[in-house]
Amino acid sequence: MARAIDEGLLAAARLFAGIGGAELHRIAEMARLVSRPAGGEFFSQGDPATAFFLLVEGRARIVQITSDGQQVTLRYIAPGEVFGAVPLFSGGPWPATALAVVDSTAARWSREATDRLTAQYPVILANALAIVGERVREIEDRYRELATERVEQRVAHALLHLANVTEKSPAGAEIDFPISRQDIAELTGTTLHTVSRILSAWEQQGVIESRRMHVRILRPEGVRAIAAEARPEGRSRL
Amino acid sequence: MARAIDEGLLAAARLFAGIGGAELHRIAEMARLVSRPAGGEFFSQGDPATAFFLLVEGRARIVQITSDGQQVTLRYIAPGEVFGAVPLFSGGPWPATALAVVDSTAARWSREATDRLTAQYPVILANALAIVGERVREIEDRYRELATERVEQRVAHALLHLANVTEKSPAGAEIDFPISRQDIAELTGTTLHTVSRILSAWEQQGVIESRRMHVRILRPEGVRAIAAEARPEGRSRL
DNA sequence: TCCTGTCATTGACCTGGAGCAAAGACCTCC
DNA sequence: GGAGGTCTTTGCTCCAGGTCAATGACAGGA
Repeated sequence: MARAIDEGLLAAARLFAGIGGAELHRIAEMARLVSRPAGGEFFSQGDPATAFFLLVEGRARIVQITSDGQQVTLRYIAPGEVFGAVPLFSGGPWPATALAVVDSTAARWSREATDRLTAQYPVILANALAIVGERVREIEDRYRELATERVEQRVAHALLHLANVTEKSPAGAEIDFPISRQDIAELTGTTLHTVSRILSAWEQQGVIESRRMHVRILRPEGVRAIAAEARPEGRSRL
Repeated sequence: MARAIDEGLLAAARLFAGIGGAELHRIAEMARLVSRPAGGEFFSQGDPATAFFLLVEGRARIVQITSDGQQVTLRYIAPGEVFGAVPLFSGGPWPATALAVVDSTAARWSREATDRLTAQYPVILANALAIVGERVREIEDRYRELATERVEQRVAHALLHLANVTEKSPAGAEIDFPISRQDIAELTGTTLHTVSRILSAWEQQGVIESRRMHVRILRPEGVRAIAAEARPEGRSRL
């Protein structure tokens, strides 16, 4: 709590793009650092939205819980990313819960601080709009995936995304935080059993390697091929 | 094209909330009216994003087309709603296609006009942020539905939404634009066959009434009950 | 070292809904 | 009023993946 916020992180954050060092210092002073142990909550679905957060260290996941107790993971948050900001701008309570995946620390700006922030630095509004717009696009893509692709492809996409595999990642990459089969299932809209079967098969083929709570991609192009696989036949273009 | 834009519509639009009559007039002058016949496109997935739109009259739907030709409907647009704005703020080409469902007219602000608009009336940025935030919430809800609910419940939700049925709608309501089984299927992530079967069953039960390209909800509480139905058994809260 | 709780694997079974096919209903335009 | 196009319905089949059940593998604490 007493520690200072790393202003380098703020400088790199997209939300504060275009803001200089001196101002960043004042912005940092308006925030409060909050830490949560693995499994702890930064905020909880249904509670009134009183602040927004920027993850400083660790990893968080945003989860919706349905009325019958199923969990759906909307996104994972890496350091430097903003979360919990939407209801501050569009009103309403928090539509989801933010869970610390590992011991994590976030900077927290209260609603009042946010109001001052956007009044003093209007560029933040524009940056926020770009970020939220980007999020619309991501979730729309996930939606399309869920509507049109099979589980295996969705899991492949999720792994590539979580392991930060890009076009030019030559060698493999490991997901750098602990993740269970159940977690992957909640992220891809399936069950841990199906995830387990899929990962076992891939491990047989040698495209991934996995142990308890860990997944490593050995052959990214193999996983990418699975992600791109078309559905068998038929389905004639209309 | 030569017609003037209805400033009453702009005044009611959420995007221009907080802007007075005189300014609205100038804003209206910066737009151009574009009309499309039923089935026509306002913009097309993959094209560079050069403007944003506000639907003046008619109805539009935003559709993504997958590489293998399947269509996924992201949302329907009613008069007064903004569409196509996201890529103007976060960059990139249009991620989807906007189709006129019936003969429709929209006001179109070019990218340059948009820049002037947000510079002169910063409140538009804040309004846009609220709108886009709202959209994040909506699509996240749809995502959760798709991940956790059965087809029947998703169709029920979709009909209630399309027919504008709210808590206090006593009598039935009709979807006030033509919509096929295929359209409903693309909106709910299923096939026209399944939609047809479901609607037939509901018609038997007397909760809806339907003809070619039309659906009317007779007993909203009946449809709402279906939408809320829990999955049979098991699924013990973990 | 054992004990307990969490996570993972795998087999067997079942089902919601997709895929396929064919026929019917409606609409519009000659 | 017939012909052709677009929607819709409905029966049948099949399978991806959910559900159920049981066992196994680790990890951390006492």
